[in-house]
Amino acid sequence: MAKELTTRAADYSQWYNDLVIKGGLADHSAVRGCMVIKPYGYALWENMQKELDRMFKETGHENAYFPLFVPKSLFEAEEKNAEGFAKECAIVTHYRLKTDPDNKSKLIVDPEAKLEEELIIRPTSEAIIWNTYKGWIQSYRDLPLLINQWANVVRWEMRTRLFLRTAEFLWQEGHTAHATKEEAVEETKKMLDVYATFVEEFMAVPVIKGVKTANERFAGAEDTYCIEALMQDGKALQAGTSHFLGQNFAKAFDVKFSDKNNTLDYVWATSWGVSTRLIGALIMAHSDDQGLIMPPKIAPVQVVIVPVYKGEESKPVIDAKANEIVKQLKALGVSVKYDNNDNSRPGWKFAEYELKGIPVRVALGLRDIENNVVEVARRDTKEKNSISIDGLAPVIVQLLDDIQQNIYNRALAFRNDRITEANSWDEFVQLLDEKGGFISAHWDGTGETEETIKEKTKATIRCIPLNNKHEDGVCILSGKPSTQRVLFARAY
RNA sequence: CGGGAUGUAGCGUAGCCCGGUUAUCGCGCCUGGUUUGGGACCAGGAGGUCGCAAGUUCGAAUCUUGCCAUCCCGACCA
Repeated sequence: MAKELTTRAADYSQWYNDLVIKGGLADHSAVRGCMVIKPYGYALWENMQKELDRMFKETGHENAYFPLFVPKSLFEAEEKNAEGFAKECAIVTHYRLKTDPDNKSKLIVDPEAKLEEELIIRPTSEAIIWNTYKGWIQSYRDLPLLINQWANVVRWEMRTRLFLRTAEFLWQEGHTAHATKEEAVEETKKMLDVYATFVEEFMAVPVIKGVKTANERFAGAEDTYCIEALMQDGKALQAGTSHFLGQNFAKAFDVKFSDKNNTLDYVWATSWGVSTRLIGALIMAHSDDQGLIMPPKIAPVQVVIVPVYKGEESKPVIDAKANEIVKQLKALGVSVKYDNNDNSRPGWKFAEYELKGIPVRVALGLRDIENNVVEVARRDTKEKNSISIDGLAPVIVQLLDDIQQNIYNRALAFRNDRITEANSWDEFVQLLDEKGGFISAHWDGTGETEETIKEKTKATIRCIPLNNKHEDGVCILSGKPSTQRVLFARAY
């Protein structure tokens, strides 16, 4: 009956899987590498979408929707991008099934129904979108073009993990076109800021903004900016990316505009995205051995009220009082669930809602009503307090705020404690193995050195932090001169 | 995609090596009752293509082969 959770110390990966499945966020499906997002997990995603969507619109973007299928000829137009994704594409080759003549209960692919041109299932939508933009953009008056789409994409991953890396996942992808390079770069950075703000303020996960090295850059981009977060096992996780695409896609898809002087030029592009992977980040940044811990600002349910009955006659009294509290909380915009299901007892509910990470639990029994109080328990610290029913709702609103702050501060302290400088190779390797987290070290700037470090240690350069301080030093591996430190980590 | 492991009711499992009645147990579920401040108790009951498919055999959860899915390690990956 008790849902036993693996502890983080015993097996971190298993702990994560347990939380996702037993916490009711998602399930495995019959399709390799694909998950079913369950209502509780999807409600979380919807709350994330709602805030992000609002932020995109505030920064001038509009939503649109482009097809799932990309004709192969379009897909291959931007060579670097196509090459980067080629190994993980799902491809549609036929458009019809027919009854197997040898077995009437089976269907087979109809060999007569082969497509003239294969369709690629989008691993990302640059190709189909830039092909479309060609028809939308003629003049500088059509710019900037600021479009976002919420969609699913497919990347045929060999090794998958719920939320962190699945063959199909949900995301948003912004695709913008601009008249000048400066404006496109500004857009790239602006959207990175939007992501950082969202992840820090709503998900309560601190991030480091930075730029990727050439090796780690998005295929087809000039620059890839990213936000990097740190998980409790000391591994880094890329939480979002924003790309400055230069004129690469404009040239590949021949998207030109005339400026005020009637001279033709290719437009400048950006693209940026975050995915359901963020849910994985959320889980691994905050949760504990008792279960999930949801940040109040995006929690599917912020408050749960559990009645503690004592005899039949107590039910109507408690229900009435609870419903009063529900009404007051709702009036202040708090999402609240009153669980008066009599099939499970209070203790069971307490454990269940802790597993699900609901930020605040209110327990209410006759004893409390006599004293005009309720028992309020916060998920992040498990602290319990008796609080007066008079003026309870505003107190809970404040508490939700405190919890949001507290889990952010906790994650921030953890993260900051795990950004360590290494000044020698031995120190670097030792830190990676014994402490984990981000290691700030000098690097000679070459792809070869980066590659060698990765081979030796599995650590990659997560990013070159924005506004990085410049200082002279020598590369941790090659000993060659370096002008700044970069952040290394083992990563998801 | 390579190596290893796993798959028996919603969940966790026994049985498998050494083939042989009606597939074990706990939780959950249903009915009734007693209960309710940290995963309640009593009584009765329902629930199974033993992952899927072929093969060996008089007989397969058990042996063989193929396939599917999951987990771990590796390669790969924005």
